[in-house]
Amino acid sequence: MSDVAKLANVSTATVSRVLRKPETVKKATQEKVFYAIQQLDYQPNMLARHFRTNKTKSIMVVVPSLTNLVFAAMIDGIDEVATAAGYQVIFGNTKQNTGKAREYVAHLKQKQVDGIILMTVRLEQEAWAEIANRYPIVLASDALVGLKVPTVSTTNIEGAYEAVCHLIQLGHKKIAHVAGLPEIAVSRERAKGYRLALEENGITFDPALYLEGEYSIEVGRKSMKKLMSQSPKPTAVFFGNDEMAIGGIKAAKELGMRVPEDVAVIGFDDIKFAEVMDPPLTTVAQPLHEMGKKAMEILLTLMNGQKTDQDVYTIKSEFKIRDSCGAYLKN
Amino acid sequence: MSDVAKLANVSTATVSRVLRKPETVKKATQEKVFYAIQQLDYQPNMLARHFRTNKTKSIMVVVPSLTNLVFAAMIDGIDEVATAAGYQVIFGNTKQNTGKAREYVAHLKQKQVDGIILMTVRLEQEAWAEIANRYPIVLASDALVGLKVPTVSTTNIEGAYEAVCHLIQLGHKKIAHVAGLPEIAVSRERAKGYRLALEENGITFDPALYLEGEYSIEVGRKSMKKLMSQSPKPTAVFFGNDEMAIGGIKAAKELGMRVPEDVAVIGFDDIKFAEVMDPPLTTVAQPLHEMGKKAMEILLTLMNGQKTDQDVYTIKSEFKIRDSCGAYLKN
DNA sequence: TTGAAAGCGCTAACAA
DNA sequence: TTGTTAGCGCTTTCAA
Repeated sequence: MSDVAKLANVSTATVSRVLRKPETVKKATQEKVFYAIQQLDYQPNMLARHFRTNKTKSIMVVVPSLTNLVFAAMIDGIDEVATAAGYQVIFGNTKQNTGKAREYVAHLKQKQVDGIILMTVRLEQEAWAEIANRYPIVLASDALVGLKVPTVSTTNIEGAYEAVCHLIQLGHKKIAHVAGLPEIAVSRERAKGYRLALEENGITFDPALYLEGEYSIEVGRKSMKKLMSQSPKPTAVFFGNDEMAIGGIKAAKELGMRVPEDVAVIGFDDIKFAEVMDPPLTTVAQPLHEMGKKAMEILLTLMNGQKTDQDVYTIKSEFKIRDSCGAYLKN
Repeated sequence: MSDVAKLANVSTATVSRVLRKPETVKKATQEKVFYAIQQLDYQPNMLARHFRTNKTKSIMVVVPSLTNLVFAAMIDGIDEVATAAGYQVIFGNTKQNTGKAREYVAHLKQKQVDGIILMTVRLEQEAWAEIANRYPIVLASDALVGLKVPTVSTTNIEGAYEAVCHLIQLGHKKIAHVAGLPEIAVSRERAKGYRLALEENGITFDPALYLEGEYSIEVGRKSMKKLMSQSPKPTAVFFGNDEMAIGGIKAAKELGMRVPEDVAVIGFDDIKFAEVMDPPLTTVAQPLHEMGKKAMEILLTLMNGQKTDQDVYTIKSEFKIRDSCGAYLKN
């Protein structure tokens, strides 16, 4: 930088100004400086800038897994807004490890990132609330019920409710639900929507038709087999997410059952493979990209020192009827 | 830090030493310092450290898309090694935009990251080679043929060759290939393996059975429809990746064709949805996680100032025969 | 084994 | 509109 200043016959302060607040510098001086910058192929040392300004212009996204299309789609939305605002996105992969997430908060304290978007919470809710009080934090997807942490989520309860009501309208009485792990708020909400739908339609909840497990193809597969080995068997299964549902359909076929004729299936998420499944998967679509964008927008206002006007931002899910639920069979 | 020093009755230099090279400090002093750190809940300012040491302990991964399971799996491997070595992983999403990638190199020059792993190259090969000469860069997945840039890849040619030979052994003569975009080295290599297999088996290459397009479900779908609207139709299609193959199977079904009876299909990658497809997709499995790990390991040696002993590290692909190719029909 | 002190490259308050 | 100057928090050399 001092080389540039020397070559342009100005002070380093002026070079800095040209770079950061060009409007405060005379046009002619600007040109001299830019010329010198070009001549020397000068690259500002960002580390010095970050150190000096005590900001890094980067945020961290904490995810439980990278190979999950739901998080990937959300990160895509985050990245879009972050890039536009000049922020870098850094990864924090918890790999289902609760302690890891707290470790990442250290980055915040150590000034390595200006803010954090959490896509998973798990336990220790109060600790998070306290941290959110001191640093810019936004929750996406998962939620901290009742605590004042800005959160972006979709209509999990309503979405699940709508899906299960749809099955009931199609004549199903024995509807199973394979829920995600109860530590995850999203799992609890979808299960709540499921129970609500049963209740409002006068169907009593049957614990034998309610399973829990990790959101994965494998768990969906095993759950379907378990359900079908019982008696009475369900005639429809609402899975907590699409991966599970895809595993469930696979299992049904392995058992020689037809979907939706022998068992109707509905998922949640609408990942890109849902539509190309055979049968195409009926599912509750999460507006993942939008949710990611919104989360980043909120984080930006937070990092800007402003308060958010709400704590929970909910973006509507959309119920997508395809073939796996059997709606098109009846026609 | 000076607070810690004061409380522990030592100099800031000693505090720094305790943190960075504890073996150079007397045990008793160490304890005093640790006690003070704990008392004050001191968090070292990483920005200052980075500035001072001129290193950030972070690397950037440049990907063309986040919602692609292939890259996600590779990043997972990268992250594993990076985390173990104390490095952060930062994202660079090019979104198919060639210029974007070069922009990310500025981060390297500006000291924002210590190294870069590129998962996509596209054109301007010489420029990259030159940059790789000055900074730690590793290519993963894609390749710069003939240039001295450390690269991790899989056996694309051999894998494709094996897949197509398999189809030939099953009796197919009219085998189509839907290749990825030719700008991508991986696409060219797989296409090369395809042509090699035809050639060695005395089948003349038919341009009508060779299509190109983006690696996506939609392109796979359209390509299959295009191929089936021609005459003569292929009896087997080797797709450049799994997403395309999944789209292709979908299209075949939409056309009322059976897979593999009416048309055999093979993909490339072995993403997690390949196995649960109906029929399960025969594919060439890329050791993505391993490739990611290897790429990061190489980058670590590069950032360590050492030279690499080879330029290209190839990790073997594995041909996975499932149902979509029809091998199990013949039995 | 420890302390004193310089300085990394930049920004911003203040002065001119 | 521009220059002077102090200093961000840390590491590291040199001296004790």
